Amino acid sequence: MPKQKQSSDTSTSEKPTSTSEKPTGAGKAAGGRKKPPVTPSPERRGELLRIAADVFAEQGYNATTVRKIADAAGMLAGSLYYHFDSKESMLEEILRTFLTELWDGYDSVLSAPLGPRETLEALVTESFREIDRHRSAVAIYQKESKHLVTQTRFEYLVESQQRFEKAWLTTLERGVTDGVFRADLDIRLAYRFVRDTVWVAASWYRPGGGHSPDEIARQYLSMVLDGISVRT
Amino acid sequence: MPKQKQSSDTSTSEKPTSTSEKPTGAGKAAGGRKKPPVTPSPERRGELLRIAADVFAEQGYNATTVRKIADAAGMLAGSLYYHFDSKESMLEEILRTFLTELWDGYDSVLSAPLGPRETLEALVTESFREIDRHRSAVAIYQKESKHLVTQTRFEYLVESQQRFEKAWLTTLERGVTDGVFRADLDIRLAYRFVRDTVWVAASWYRPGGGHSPDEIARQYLSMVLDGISVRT
DNA sequence: TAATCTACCAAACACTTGTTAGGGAAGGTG
DNA sequence: CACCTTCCCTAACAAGTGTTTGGTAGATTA
Repeated sequence: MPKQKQSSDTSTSEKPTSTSEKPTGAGKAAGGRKKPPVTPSPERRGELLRIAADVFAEQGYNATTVRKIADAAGMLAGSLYYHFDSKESMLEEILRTFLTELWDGYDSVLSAPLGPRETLEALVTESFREIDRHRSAVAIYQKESKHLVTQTRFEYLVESQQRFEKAWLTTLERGVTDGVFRADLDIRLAYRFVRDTVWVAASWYRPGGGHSPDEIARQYLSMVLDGISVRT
Repeated sequence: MPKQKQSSDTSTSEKPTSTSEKPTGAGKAAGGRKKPPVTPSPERRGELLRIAADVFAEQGYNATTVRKIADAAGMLAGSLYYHFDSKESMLEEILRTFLTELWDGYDSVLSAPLGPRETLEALVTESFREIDRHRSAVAIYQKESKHLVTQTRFEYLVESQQRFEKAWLTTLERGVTDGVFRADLDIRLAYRFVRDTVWVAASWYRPGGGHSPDEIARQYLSMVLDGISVRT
């Protein structure tokens, strides 16, 4: 079955909106970025992004129409374009904001003089705190990142993934070398194991649900480090 | 455009005979189920469902157009409706087939006279085998089930989830009672922990990638049961 | 040979999608 | 007051969506 692709070209899809090209060229000389000639307040932007993130997380990005977002924000679809360039740019800003804050936390952990076990504990705890803070963004990231990484616009997702993997693998390898982590395990499997167990929690975690992020982190660490079976 | 021009005569102005007119007037008084009056072969259906499942898993259900599915199958969009009622019914059949086979395996495990630890091991192993067999369906299930359960058409997903949770919680509780699982852990957290560690593997697992399902199951069980840290 | 069945194509339909353009109300500032 | 800025609305557009309808080539059967 020869699959024949027509001109869909999933990467770098530039809209063929040929006709009217913004002749009001005054203002920002910031490269080719298309930007509205007005200045919406960052506070309102943030508010709308939080609303959009919730809808994206709940319904999925593609299933979310701009009219649904506008509905949740109490306005009409077209009004969103006073604040944002496009639906996709909302998604980008949501994920970028999340990843920026995530790496703020991770970097401070990784630069601290900790042993491998303490580093792992700190990373896991930090992750649950980020889930607590950016639960919608995490849910979106998990569902959509896989097919976003092919687009050049979301290249920073790939970069983040690579840094992420490197940080975790290094920590695990140090632990094996130091004799605090078991040497008989496939280290890449262990990495995916730890990574996934942490982040999928975003799919069921609800803030204010009895367990604090630190409490959940402690329990998860207990299971990951010592297992669920009784020691004999 | 996969247009294989046959381009034969295309006879002009061939009036349809007045004899054969609208065979759709047949019965189907009750029910209201819209069904094609033809009988497509189950083999072809299965083939197309496998193709559709792959596209759904890769691009997401909502981002997948029927034209993409048809493209992957080497036909045109409308032709799919000879085999299926709708795009949604394809999704339903994919998930239902998967869950049916999954519970075939689970039920035979659960009805066996095994201790809690052996039951857990068998369930995990069985799960990885199902991931190996229905990797696309599992990926779809994980991404889409959360917002499908609200539709009455997919009620069986809720039922399956409840059986699933009950089976796992019962096994874990038996283990605690029998003293083979730790009693100091939140059992619902442990359930989600085990559940997630298993099923998220579908997002990265590729058949024929060095590890067999049973091998992955063994490693995962080793981590879940005994942890990744060295026992002191 | 004619009738029938299977599996597809070709072309359209009604609707939804993201996005744009112009306008206007509210509130501050000179 | 006039003027500007901020923020949203009304109303549309073009492309893409799932789906329907009618037709037909090719194999199978009568």
